[in-house]
Amino acid sequence: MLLSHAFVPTLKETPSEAQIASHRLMLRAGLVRQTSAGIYAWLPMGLRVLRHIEQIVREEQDAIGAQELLMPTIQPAELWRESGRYDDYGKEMLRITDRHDREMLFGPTNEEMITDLMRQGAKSYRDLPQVLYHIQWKFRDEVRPRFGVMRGREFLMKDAYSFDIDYAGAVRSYRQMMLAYMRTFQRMGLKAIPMVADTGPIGGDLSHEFIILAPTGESQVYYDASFEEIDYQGGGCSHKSDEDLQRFYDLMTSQYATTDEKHNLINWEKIPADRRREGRGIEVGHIFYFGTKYSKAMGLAVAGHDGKQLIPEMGSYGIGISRLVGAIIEASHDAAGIIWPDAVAPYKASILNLRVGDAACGKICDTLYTALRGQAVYDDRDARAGEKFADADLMGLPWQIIVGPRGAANGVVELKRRVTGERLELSVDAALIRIG
RNA sequence: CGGGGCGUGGCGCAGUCUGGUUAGCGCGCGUGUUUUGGGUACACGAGGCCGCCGGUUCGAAUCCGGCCGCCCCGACCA
Repeated sequence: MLLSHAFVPTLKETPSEAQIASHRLMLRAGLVRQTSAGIYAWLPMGLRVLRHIEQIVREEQDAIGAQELLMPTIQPAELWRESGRYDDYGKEMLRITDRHDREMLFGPTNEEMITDLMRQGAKSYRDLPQVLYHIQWKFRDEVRPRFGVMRGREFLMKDAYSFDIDYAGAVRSYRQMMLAYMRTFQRMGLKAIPMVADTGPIGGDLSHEFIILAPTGESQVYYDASFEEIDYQGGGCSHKSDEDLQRFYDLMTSQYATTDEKHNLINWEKIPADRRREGRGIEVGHIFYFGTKYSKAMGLAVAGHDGKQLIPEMGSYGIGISRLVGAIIEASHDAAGIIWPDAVAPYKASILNLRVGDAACGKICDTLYTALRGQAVYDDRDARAGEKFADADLMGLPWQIIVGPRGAANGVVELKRRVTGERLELSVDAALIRIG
């Protein structure tokens, strides 16, 4: 992307409405613009991040055999009347009337709709288990939207739904999903901790929140540092093996991890002091098992082995995709700007031409830009070096390739790693290899 | 939904209490010169229905009434 032609409206000053770091930086780096309270337009740079996060989530969902579909944003009120939630949901639900006076709503979640689809399609135990997910915009008319994209009214969410013929199957689906979540967050460069969540009226222990750590998080959390050392991607952690799943689940649930409401000093102090971690956390995902709540209410039943009808056991599993963009920035920024983890960065590198018009600089930049094929932002603007440095740090791409007249004459560029600030003088080829 | 605050060029603000030439400042933007490795300097310039509607007044950004929008704290949530 040529910065001279790109719509990346960076701001030197912070709009007054933005209070927290991620919100300020998203506005300043030209990622989003607010259009109403809690509703944002995603500008080109921000959209790329959103897409990258979405893609990692998609790949990890697919990897455990979940199937993607896409349900509409607008839903008929009748479905929600069937589950009883039309009246229960309250003012958070955005209700809409169409021209025929039909009652509609902008979906805050999709349990009813997916249950409806499943009852149309699944007739026998042979049709189960099924895990379906979609990545779709949701709307919850929060009383008080805040923190930019982290607490918006309109938000992009991955929500998955599992259907199993019995409790054991539901538990298996639940654990597979938990594994997928840990892999997902790890791939994004995040430290995510699963914590037992309140299950509400359903009870049981099958509900976990996934919290990532950031200084400005909404709640205080405590956990055992050993969470940070686990590799979820490797072998011995297959979602297909019940033994692996059991071992994984035991590992997740045996270590201390809790929010301050459930913090227990006695158990906390059993952990060796050097492994105690505490900090602020942001919830980025939530999974829970809810049994037959919707299947029963909405008449989803399939024929069992014995020919009798059985009511499938369900679970649902959310990841706040748009929230993650803000959450990642909360967890990864400094005074100068965003520090994107490689996996979700909008581009790999910024190429800074410090002397536009200089033949040697131009030639090297062109070479770099071509070699990086769509993975770089080329700052070819006719602007001062200082402005380019400031914007590059603000945008936070993992690498900066600084091309100035001094080095260019000798075929040398400077490679800066955003996260460490470390700089190296290298040949063009060596820099490209380094970036990978 | 309770409490508080704010709406003035793209962004940040002053001016409002105490009504009165042409509504100001910094940044950004445009042109020129200058500078050339961390937002350079100078000059010139463009850009405003002072959130909206109504009222008071000879006269309203400023006073009064209503409405709308946005932010912050709390209760609530992916």
